Amino acid sequence: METRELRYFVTVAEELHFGRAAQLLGIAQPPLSRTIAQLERRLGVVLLDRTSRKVTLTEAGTVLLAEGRAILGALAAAERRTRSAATSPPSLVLSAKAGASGELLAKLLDAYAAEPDAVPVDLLLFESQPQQALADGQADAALLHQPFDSTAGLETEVLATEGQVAILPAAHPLARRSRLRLAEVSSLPDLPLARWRGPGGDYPEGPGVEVRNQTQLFQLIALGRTTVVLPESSCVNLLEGLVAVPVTDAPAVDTVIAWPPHSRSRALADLVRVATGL
Amino acid sequence: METRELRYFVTVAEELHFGRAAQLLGIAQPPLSRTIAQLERRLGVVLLDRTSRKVTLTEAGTVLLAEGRAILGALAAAERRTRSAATSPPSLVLSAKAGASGELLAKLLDAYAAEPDAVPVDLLLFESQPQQALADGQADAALLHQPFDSTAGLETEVLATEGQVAILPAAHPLARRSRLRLAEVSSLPDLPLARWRGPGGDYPEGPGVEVRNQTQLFQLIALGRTTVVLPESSCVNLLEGLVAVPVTDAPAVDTVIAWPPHSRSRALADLVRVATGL
DNA sequence: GCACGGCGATACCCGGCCGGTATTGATCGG
DNA sequence: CCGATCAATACCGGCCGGGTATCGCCGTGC
Repeated sequence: METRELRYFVTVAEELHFGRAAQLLGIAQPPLSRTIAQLERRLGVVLLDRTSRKVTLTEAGTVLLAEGRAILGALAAAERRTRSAATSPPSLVLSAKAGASGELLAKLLDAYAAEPDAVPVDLLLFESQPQQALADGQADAALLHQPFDSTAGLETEVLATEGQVAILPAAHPLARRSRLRLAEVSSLPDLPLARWRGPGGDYPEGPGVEVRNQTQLFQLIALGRTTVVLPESSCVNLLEGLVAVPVTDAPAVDTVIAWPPHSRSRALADLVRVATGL
Repeated sequence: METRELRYFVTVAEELHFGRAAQLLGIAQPPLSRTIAQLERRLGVVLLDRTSRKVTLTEAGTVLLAEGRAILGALAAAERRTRSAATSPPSLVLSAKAGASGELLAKLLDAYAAEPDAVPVDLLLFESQPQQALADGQADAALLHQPFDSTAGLETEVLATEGQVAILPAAHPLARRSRLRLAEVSSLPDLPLARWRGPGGDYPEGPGVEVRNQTQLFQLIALGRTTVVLPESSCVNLLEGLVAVPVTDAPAVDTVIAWPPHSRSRALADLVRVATGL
């Protein structure tokens, strides 16, 4: 299976439309049709059911789409890592969520910088999905929060475990409680839980406002429009008018350091060692 | 980066010899040289230092070799999984080490077979490295032993934890002890620890006999030629003349069920759920 | 020290595949 | 029943991947 074939197939499978896919790929439609047909012939498998009006994925096509996306990501990552291994003096890129794990991150960077063979560490802060930067080779390591972030295909070490708290407007009746249960916060008709953007950039269905970042979120909570359940450490500096109440039965959140397998540079190994020793 | 280029590069990087690599690839040497040169030009990176007498990997080449191996494995796995998704009725292939986790395996298979939507489960038993079968798509899940087997790039759930025991000939002085420390068994001049075959099919350096499988190993121990430290469950039916003594400070061994990321079939999810519930 | 041999690079040619344009054929909507 | 839409087919041209022949470099052995 050639990369070109895979790239073509993934594009068609995502668009479910040969014409648009060809346009995205910058080629004409006939060679695209032909390449997909050739791929199917070589695999001995039908990947797409096409009528002249609609294209749908077969079972096998669904499998290849998922695998193919991962492989294309891995290819991009391999190129990037190869290039950076050749050109720059060694350095590390650490990916994390903006606003999360602040203190841990600071301690980690300080402790690592004190290492004898420390290399410069660049930070890459995302609103969400910091593990994407690992998959496509932009970053060498990431701080993730289990079970929120997917660690599929990564090696991980747990750095810290913490409980979760509900963030409520100070005026809300529940804000005076010393602890809450998940069922109590998740079913407030006046304060529906906020909805975060999912992996595809879309929001899950349901009530509650759509939220993009923490600043926006806290403001909306202060305005009494929503509420949220977060790891304790995410709210060290709480806005006035907001209250954090522990949610006793919310799942514990593990902060983990994650890195791609097969990636075993000296610098990364040092960083992981320092992190686990914190 | 095309798969052809990657396949060529990985072969050259493993052989460190253009002529042999070309022969392995079934092409002539000049097109191979040209393709590698073209890959280097496109990446803007020197991958191999070559004199007319010796070929060596650069730093960047080492990175690309590791990444490339993984990607080629993923490609093979994707093909295999795509094909099997199309042809056969759904079934699961479970990979494990022959002779290990016997009881757990039996319980798992029984419990899964009792599931309402259970599909047939095929077993793939290896002497070692059962996770290889996951990497190249031969298996859907594997039973692994941490920290012995590499779970890099896999999703895992811990199923059981157990201590380790030393297997000694009954006649040996240490065999009468009720427990041992790692240092005591690892430095016996008369009974050096056996050496297992490593990932590349080669043996680590050192004294001690080279061992390929458990039958052979137990026989050699009975003959007083070697000894070994193993998880408790690996020796339920011990040969006469052999004694198992707990090694108190040996690291605990986790039996985990592992599966490739992105692989989320209903059947696999059921199997994992059943396994963790055992 | 020189000749030989091994090995990667270069030069050059050929055929197949990749991509383009033009057209067909099938299907759904009005 | 007609037209619009969209994938498949037909056919052509240029590039690229593979082959053979040869060169140039370097280490080895007489």
